[in-house]
Amino acid sequence: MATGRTHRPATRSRGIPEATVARLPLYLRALTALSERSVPTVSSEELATAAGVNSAKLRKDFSYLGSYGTRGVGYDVEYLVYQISRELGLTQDWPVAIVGIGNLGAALANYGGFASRGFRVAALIDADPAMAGTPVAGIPVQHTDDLDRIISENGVSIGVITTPPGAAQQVCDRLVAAGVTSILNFAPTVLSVPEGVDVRKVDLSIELQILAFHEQRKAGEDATAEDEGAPPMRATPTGRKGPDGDMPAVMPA
Amino acid sequence: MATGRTHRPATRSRGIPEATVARLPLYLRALTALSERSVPTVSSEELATAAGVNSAKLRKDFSYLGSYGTRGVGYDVEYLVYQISRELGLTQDWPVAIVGIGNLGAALANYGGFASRGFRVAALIDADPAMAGTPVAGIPVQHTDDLDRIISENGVSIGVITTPPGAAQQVCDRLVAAGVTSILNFAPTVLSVPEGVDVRKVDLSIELQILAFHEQRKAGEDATAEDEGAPPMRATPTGRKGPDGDMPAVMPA
DNA sequence: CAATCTTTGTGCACGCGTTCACAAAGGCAT
DNA sequence: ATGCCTTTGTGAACGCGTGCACAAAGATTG
Ligand SMILES: NC(=O)c1ccc[n+]([C@@H]2O[C@H](COP(=O)([O-])OP(=O)(O)OC[C@H]3O[C@@H](n4cnc5c(N)ncnc54)[C@H](O)[C@@H]3O)[C@@H](O)[C@H]2O)c1
Ligand SMILES: NC(=O)c1ccc[n+]([C@@H]2O[C@H](COP(=O)([O-])OP(=O)(O)OC[C@H]3O[C@@H](n4cnc5c(N)ncnc54)[C@H](O)[C@@H]3O)[C@@H](O)[C@H]2O)c1
Repeated sequence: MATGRTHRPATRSRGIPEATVARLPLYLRALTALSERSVPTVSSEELATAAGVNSAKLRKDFSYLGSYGTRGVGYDVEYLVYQISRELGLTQDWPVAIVGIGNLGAALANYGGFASRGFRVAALIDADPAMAGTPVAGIPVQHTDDLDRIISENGVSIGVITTPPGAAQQVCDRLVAAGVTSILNFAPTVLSVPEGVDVRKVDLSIELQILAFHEQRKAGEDATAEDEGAPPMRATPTGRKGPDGDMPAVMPA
Repeated sequence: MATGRTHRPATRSRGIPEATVARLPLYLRALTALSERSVPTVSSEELATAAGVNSAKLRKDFSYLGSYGTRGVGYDVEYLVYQISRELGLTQDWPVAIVGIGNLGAALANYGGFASRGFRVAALIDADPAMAGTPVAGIPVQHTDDLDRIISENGVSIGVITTPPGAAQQVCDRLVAAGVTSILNFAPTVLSVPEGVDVRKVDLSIELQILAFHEQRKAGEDATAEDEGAPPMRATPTGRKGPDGDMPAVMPA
């Protein structure tokens, strides 16, 4: 499997930590808003609040980019917008292909938030022959058979997968073979990719489950000292696992 | 603002680290697949591969839940499915409300992946009067005016926000006031919520920007020492910063 | 029942990320 | 200039998460 050497020497790039990279878009969004209001400068404190982070963290993040700030004053908004944009590679245009034009794929295609940054929906691809030619968001859907050609002709290096889970890996393989080196996956599947290809996933179901966990915990705290159904009662005793019949029976499919 | 005391005592719950909680849904998904194939047991190695993680990490994660495994054999699939489901709070039903039934909201409403776990779309809410009553995915859209009533009547504690960014904070405030304590936000905005309310965000644009960063880095490694294009504008007088002097101290009037 | 083999559970070390706290830098008023 | 005030940039401490490596536990076989 591909994860064998998933070890990216990490931020061997030029120092910028991954966690910082993940926050740069957040700063950029806040700065863009300030820019539109013609605000000339911001302090780390103000910007941090706007971005929803700690001010010390923000300053440290910026320190990785360089010394762009004026002590006693703050940061020049326009200048910082440019620096972050450049660092993120947004000064150039990124053609993106979306594969799987169903409910979600169509919604993404219709989303205007792409172009606002340097992203452009260059192609929509689906396996359903009936969809071929049909325009979605003004862009005609093309058939999977031409995937390879479409990717190379448009110079697409970023692909978005919104197919059913079962088709995701296959689509992924084809995208990679065609030259795509970054994938945003919405299908609830673990994708295997060769080294050098980045994959990020968006999984709605996982997010909800994490919320449910905390929700349950919150509910449980109120009823503290309250009987908690069946205390997990560990296994160690010797009686081992399965505290008797607590096990099976009810199981959410 | 509510972020003042955003510090969460973190995993004060009862040990389970946040990182582990975030992976439990991943394990659960892999286990469910095994269960459907009637596989009785799995080793940490096999399951880890299926979930796309390190086997040591998986074992450590499970160790927080208890000692559910048999040395020399592995883990009982059914039993583990049950334990994780219970830990995540999926043995109960979670009514969810989606606010903002546009492109994305409608796609989510139509998504079947909800019900497969313990989540149920209990209500669809939109501010557009023209949509009121119109069924989406078989569920009639209700008007924002009744938000408070809808939330309490259905006992909704998890809300999903898919409105335009400008309306997100307002919608969030109303949801919280109505009793919602967990929010999944798709709008590109930083939400302020009182303590005790959890917020998770899904931001497509941020994911793409992170991919773009790495993409640019990959491209840059090939053609190192290539021209850096566009001249920035320095605003601060004393032009002299810039990390490695790569920044021409251009000083427009 | 003893030997052997497999796999778990975890102690330990390490590295990343976060936060604190403060000296230094710069603006500004006098 | 000089002194004061604001805010940056960062050294250092700390805590969390990760991965290694191995002893212990249990299954299995003879
Ligand atoms: N809709 C949501 O809100 C949502 C939320 C979370 C996750 N997801 C995931 O996103 C994916 C898409 O969801 P959806 O609701 O849009 O599904 P959908 O069924 O509406 O759309 C899937 C599309 O993919 C196409 N397709 C199937 N196989 C293909 C292939 N091999 N190559 C190219 N195209 C192919 C189909 O023709 C269809 O148009 C699924 O994996 C789903 O689990 C969806
Ligand atoms: N569509 C996507 O693929 C996508 C991707 C990433 C992020 N987003 C974000 O998700 C959100 C929704 O995107 P969309 O494409 O579905 O937009 P949309 O315009 O299609 O839908 C927005 C819906 O929200 C409703 N609405 C507006 N104000 C409201 C209010 N105060 N209360 C209740 N409902 C209200 C509108 O009537 C409309 O139906 C946006 O914030 C967008 O930035 C969308």
